[in-house]
Amino acid sequence: MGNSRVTVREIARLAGVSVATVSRVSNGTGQVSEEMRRRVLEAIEEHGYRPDHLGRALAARRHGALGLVFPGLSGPYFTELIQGFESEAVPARASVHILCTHLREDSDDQVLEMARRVDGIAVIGGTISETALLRLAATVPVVVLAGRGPDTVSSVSVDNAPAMTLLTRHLLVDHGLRRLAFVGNPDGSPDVSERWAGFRQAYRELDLTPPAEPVRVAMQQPDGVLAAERLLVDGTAPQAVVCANDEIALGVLVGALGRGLRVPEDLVITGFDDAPMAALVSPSLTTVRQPIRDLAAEAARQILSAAADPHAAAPESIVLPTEFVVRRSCGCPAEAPTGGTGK
Amino acid sequence: MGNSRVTVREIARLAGVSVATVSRVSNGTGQVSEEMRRRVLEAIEEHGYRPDHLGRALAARRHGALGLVFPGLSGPYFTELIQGFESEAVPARASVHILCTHLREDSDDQVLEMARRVDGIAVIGGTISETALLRLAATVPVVVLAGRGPDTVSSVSVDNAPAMTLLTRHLLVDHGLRRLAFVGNPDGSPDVSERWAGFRQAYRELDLTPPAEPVRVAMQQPDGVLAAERLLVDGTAPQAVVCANDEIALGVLVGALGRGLRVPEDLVITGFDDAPMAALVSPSLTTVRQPIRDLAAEAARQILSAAADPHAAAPESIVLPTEFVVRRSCGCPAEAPTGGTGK
DNA sequence: TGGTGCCCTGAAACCGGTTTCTGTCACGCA
DNA sequence: TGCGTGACAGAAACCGGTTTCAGGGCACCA
Repeated sequence: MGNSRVTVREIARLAGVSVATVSRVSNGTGQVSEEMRRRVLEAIEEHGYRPDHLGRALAARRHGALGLVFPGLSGPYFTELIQGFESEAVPARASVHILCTHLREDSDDQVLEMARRVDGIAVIGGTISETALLRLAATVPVVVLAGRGPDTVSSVSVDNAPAMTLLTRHLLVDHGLRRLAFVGNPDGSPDVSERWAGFRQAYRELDLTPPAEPVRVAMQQPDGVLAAERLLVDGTAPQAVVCANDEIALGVLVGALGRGLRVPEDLVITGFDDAPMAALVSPSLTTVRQPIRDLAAEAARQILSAAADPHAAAPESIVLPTEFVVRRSCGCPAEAPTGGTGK
Repeated sequence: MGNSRVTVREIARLAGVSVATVSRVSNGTGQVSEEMRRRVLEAIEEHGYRPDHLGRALAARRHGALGLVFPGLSGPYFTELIQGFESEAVPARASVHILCTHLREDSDDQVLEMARRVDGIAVIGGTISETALLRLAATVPVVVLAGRGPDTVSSVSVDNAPAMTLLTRHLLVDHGLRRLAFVGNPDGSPDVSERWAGFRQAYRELDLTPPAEPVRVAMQQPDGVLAAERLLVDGTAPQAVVCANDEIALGVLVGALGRGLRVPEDLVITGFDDAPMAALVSPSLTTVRQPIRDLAAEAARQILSAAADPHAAAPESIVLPTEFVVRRSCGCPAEAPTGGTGK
């Protein structure tokens, strides 16, 4: 019992029926008499038969699997993405393959290899070259997650730029701040690139000159601490630090508090994502909420439907709305007006 | 070019050779004349042929995939695990399947289903029932990661209990503290259970009475903030908070600082893991370093070797050493003696 | 009694690879 | 010249399922 080496033909022999009948019973397809069904089920039960996925997938010509490609895993953002993706894939009986391309040179090749094992792939924006993306899309359905690809490839992202413009304008206009620093590496991901653009856009709309350069660091808390070290030197410190995500912002906050600065009195800090910690730190973090799980779930749904019907699917670019969340770290007294960038 | 529907037989027909020859060329096995090889390679190149993984896997009777089963993804611990696991799997040309069981009722079934799709599985300790674990192990090689299973199942873990005893003794003896609180849910995972046991053990070794109950919360920063709210009420606050991991400790730290407490003067806080942030917060966090990536990499190696040779593999229980890292949050002045527990 | 149609069953083909097994041919050597 | 040998190619079997297709048995009807 429970032997993993038992096959359809084995069960067929033991039950004294044909393999076709076993298949029909185990899938509930076609017409089978009560007597046959009973005999087959008995044999299946007794020997713990479960159909091998490979044989089944080969016959069905679908893998029953979805791929998810990351640059590298870091922070709550990615774990949320994975879970959102998984929440759609598993009920559809598809397994989730993940691949972290960072630190490996032949990542394009590995992604192409993955394409031979799954029914569709979601690629985080900025992870692989555009060339590889196009070759990939010629093989399996592809969705770019948090970013945009060529027009022929679907994508799911949020309205980063308008949201960041809204936030920056709040600091410039409502709080009258002028010397803002942006922390995050625009070359690292489309998300950051768009947020950096939105940040500068707010200056331009007010006929002000935006900072020329961001503080280029990665996206985790330690990188925020690092940024604080670079920024908070006597004399040249900015009035506000606009961070590319909440993780960086929390790091900057820790760095600032550790230097004896008061937030928001001495330094204003803002984030992006609305991670759970954003509401819990003191001061609570002014940020932009984005629907991370929904983002990944939407990508999974698109891939599944494209895989189910390869020809009907036209490439789609979905942009999900965000919500500006005003809390204490920008200098607002308590609860203040919040506004979304809208649907 | 790049068409994904091209098969061996197609290439064989186009090159005017047999499928056997195509297979030999594409795998570099067997003897093929220069002329044949050239013709086959040309056809492969021209039509962008890449062998389908399913057919190949079916013939080889191995999936070329490894499974990783989590309760739910949370925090840097799990992303480190995934990356450690991945770093071993990918060079071995195996893809990584992940499954988060939380929030779903039929998780045992899903894990069994995964077993039909991979060559081996690593299960995070405490994720599925012991019954399911045994049934799983009857089907594919299984390793319990961060925890222990039945004696017949391999496992990889760290020496949680001795490490936590060492840390607790440091607080009790070197700092003369008595009223310590443990934060973490021992029922949630074997790791926490062992750390809780190690914590109490330190009391017993000194003939002291340990706290009867831990503060049961989950393992992320927000849960630490929550724990701080519960613990830091006037009068009953402990002298020190011993946290099940660094994430909780950082949350408690934020909560304590937000209440105007000084750390470590008013409250001592310790963590576990030595996450990157532990060294960067002020005060820096006294904690226990554990080799998370190595843990997962070791699990992947065990699975791979067991899958390669199913009979030779005897179940193995590996316990990796940890290192006690003394920093500022326990009340030590600056750099103080550190000591490993292991090896 | 013969024909029609439905329900059920099993043989065989198929999915896309790998591998074994058989056979051909050229070459070297006695 | 005859024979053994080794290099190479292809036909066919195989991996473990699903599905098509043809046929047997039976009820129903004329």
